[in-house]
Amino acid sequence: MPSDLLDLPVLLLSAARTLVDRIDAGVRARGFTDVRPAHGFAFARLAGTGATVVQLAEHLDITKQAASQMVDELAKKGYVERRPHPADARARLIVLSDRGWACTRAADEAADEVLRPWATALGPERLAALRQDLSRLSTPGRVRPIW
Amino acid sequence: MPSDLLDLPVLLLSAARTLVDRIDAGVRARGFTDVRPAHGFAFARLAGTGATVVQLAEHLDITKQAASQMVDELAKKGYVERRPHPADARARLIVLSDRGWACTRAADEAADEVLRPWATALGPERLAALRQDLSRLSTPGRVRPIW
DNA sequence: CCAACTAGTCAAGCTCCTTGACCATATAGT
DNA sequence: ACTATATGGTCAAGGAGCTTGACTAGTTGG
Repeated sequence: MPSDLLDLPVLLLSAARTLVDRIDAGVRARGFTDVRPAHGFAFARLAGTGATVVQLAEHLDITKQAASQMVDELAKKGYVERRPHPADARARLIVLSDRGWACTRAADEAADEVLRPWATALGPERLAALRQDLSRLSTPGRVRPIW
Repeated sequence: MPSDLLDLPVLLLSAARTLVDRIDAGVRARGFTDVRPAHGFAFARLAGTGATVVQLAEHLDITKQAASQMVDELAKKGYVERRPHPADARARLIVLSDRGWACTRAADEAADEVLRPWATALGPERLAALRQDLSRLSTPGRVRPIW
């Protein structure tokens, strides 16, 4: 049925929001009450070896000025540190602090807590199908909503 | 694999954003350049018999003041009209104008254009499975992103 | 070794949302 | 009926988070 297709955007958005809401709630419940979901996407990029402000801006799909402001805020709250970049004196390497890592672990726990029962209810084969079908639809890299 | 689960939020968000982006582009291509995706969700609620400002606010998960401002903007642009409510002299019934209906049809066309090739690639059985799996995850009603 | 480019920040402004206050109308309790 | 409370809507002020524009410090290629 053609007109049935029109409920898919709503379904997709609703699922995405529910997921983000619940993970955010789990992070708050673990004591990190001064972070927004958007910070989680920043942490995901900074985990590992860190990133520059410009790289972070690209990942979040915001201007470098906005990314710089976010780093300011996260640094003030103790989640990240600005370090000199080892290979470029203009740049700074933004890395997670201990608190930043702790928050990242809390987010992973919260996400797992939300996703596991749902994933087991689906079963592995449907989960794989879902993954494939979703990736067929999505342009990778852009996470930030624009509406 | 447990840690595989963590890519699902990103996948879901990425798919949702791609969808909204493309539908929005289709709406613009059809000549409606002064509306945002959020307005589409408002139109969806107003289609049919219309709604009050408070009902619209609940649907969009914003305050009634914000909904009132949005109605102001949409009325100024000619997409909606404020009419006296037939059963409550305090309330106003917000309804789509001709232009509002035209924009809604354009959005439906754009959505269909985006979704149809994807849906046919998936096939009906996987589409049904996807729908079911997504609805299992989502809390209905809230569409607006919060991050 | 200089011209063009890139990393980052400062400053100002804008958009969309919020909180708080208020009026008009509706509804319930006595 | 009449008052108390609740509800629909708007006005006003303010704030969070983003943008654009301008600038400095450092890098890179001809």
